[in-house]
Amino acid sequence: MTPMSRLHPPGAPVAVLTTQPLDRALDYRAPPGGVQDGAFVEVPLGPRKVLGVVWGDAAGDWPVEKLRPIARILNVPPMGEAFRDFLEKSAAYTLTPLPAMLRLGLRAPGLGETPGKRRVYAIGTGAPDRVTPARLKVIDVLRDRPGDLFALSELAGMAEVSTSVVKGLVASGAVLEQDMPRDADFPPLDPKRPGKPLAPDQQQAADTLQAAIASGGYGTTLLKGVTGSGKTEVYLEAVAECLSHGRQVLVLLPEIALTAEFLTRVKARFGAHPAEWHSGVTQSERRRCWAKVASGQARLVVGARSSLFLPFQDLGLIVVDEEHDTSYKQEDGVLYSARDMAVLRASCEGAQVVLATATPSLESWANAELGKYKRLDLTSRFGDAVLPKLRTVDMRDEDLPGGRWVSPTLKREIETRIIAGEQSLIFLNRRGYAPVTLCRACGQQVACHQCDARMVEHRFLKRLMCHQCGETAPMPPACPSCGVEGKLAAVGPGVERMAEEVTALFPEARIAILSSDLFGSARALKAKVEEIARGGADIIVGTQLVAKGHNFPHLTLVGVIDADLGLQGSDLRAAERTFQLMRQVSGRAGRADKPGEALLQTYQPEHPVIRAILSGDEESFLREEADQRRAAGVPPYGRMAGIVISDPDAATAFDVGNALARRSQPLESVGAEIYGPAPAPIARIRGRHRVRLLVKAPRQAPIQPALAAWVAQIDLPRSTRLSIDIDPQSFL
DNA sequence: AGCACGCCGACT
DNA sequence: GTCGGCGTGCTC
Repeated sequence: MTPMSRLHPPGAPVAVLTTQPLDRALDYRAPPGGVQDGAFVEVPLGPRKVLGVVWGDAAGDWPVEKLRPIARILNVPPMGEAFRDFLEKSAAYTLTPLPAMLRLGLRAPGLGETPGKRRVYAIGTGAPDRVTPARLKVIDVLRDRPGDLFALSELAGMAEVSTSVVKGLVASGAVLEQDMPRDADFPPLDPKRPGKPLAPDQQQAADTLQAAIASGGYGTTLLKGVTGSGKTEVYLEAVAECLSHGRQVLVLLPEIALTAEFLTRVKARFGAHPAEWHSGVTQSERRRCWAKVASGQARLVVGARSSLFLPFQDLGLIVVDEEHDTSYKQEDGVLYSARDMAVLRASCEGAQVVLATATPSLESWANAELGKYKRLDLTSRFGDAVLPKLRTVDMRDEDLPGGRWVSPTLKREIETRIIAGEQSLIFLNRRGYAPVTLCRACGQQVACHQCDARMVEHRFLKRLMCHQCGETAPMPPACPSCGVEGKLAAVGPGVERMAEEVTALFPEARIAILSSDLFGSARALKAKVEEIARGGADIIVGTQLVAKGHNFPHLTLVGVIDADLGLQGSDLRAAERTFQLMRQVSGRAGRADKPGEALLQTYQPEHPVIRAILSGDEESFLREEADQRRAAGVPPYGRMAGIVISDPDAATAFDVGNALARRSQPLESVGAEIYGPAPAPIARIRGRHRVRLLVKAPRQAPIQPALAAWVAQIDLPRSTRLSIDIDPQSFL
């Protein structure tokens, strides 16, 4: 429990939470003039000075005479009580040490520096006196992101050149060097501007959300609407309401590629761009965003999951768009679900949450059923468009040679669209050329030498890539296992191979590929998407990427190459994910005035999930899924935690796993069961062997303290790492 | 995370 | 004798 914010008199012992990897706060003396709880400070730690936040009274377990004084109070508004409360609760929930949690909230560059003198670099008007390859790289980076301001080392780093190249360009005027005076204010947003006219069901939903915001307290609403039903317009009305109450708003998006379109809509609605926070934002922009959020000047932030840890002064609304999206789960470092943390932060801040989606996650759906969340449904599709007609193509009846994946039925449908001047989308959720590279001489698959994952051939890059660790290697001329040359064969389809097949089938057609690894930047991707949307392609071959909210008005046919992909394996969420993905992808078709159609190629058309997708009866699918999960006692009707133990030595990792399994008492006492140890889904990543245990507990069990007591029984060898994932996404 | 301390092997 | 390798442990 966070104490009330208090002023500590000069010399008083206070606790200071730093971002150092300790497991608790350290005690210091308040500086002359005293210090307030939540103040951002600089403290001496050993020979260094580090950043920290004043965290209430001193623990008192360190001799008072050994306490060192706080060196300096930063010229930043103190961290609010609600935010401190959130950090403590999220640390306890995710079993993360509080300093690691604080580090997420201090990810602003140059926080300790006095504001003012920061040299930034942007595109200039002059032409370089001489054009060299290195100089071109710098210009490319700047052209790619007009209006962005870069720090010198950042710009040089992104262009992969030395800083002297940038300085050379400054001399000729091709690059502009500026001293950023102070962090400039964000332009004001005008919530009074009229929005788009709303349909009756949209208006009703908007009214309900506005009333919730006007109430001034916490609440969560699941806003469900099919693709094209205008969810964004509805929640923008909630944003307007919150802004006019003078409170701050955070809109979370699952994918950076979606921010550009959203920024345009915010500008159209409120007359200016909001603040932006994600990994693609430059350091100087990040600093500005953090500072202006802390001062309360930035009213609306659009961001990725890490923006949940910005120091809002008075947060009134968090929108989680595409709430079902699995990328909201942070899978390395601090493990958290941004959707759940958004709800937690809102409850600490007295804010409203809007979870917007066309295909709710089972967790959110169940919470709405239980009455913990309110639920609003948008039923009418915007304009004249209707949901696409869905049907399966039974692949057992199709006459298809080996190494081909486009069925004759699908081929005929595509032909029809090309003649009509309409677009078709071929969907396959597999990047690269082929998922498996097999040696026909020895039968071995080519695997990553650091991970137990297959190397995937990327023919565009002319390389093999490990989708686990990102390692790439040139295509080997001979089999790495047996050394025989010319026997390596690509097995199975990837998008690149699909594009090849489609090109062979339709040599006259214009074909575009959309896959995340084919675009260097979000802007390059956005340009491609816009070109396609204008009609710049007849056939689009794409991965998951196309499912995420891009609009293609000329698209009338979606062909799903392998609707069975997600159904394989024993992952409990496989059915849910397949359902969501198929729904999202098929929803791409027929957005404008032309009716759409979706064809699902499948070998098991009688599978309950496939039938549920076809029937369009989402509620009965969710109810069915919920019943099965309830019977199995798994989330959201039970609690789970995944424990991964990793070590360079496989036996050491297993020893630790077995020792934990044996000492099960702390978990048994809360009714939890332990499964494993077993090799983790990917048994080796970057040279570390991974062993996993799963813990399953009843819904109400106090699982976090039990887990903490359980792992505390074991002294880990120094080379061993242990991570606990509360509510894991995949539990194979 | 840094950074010092300290305990063993190859040199001036 | 002493320089320096990086395992171990501490920082209020």
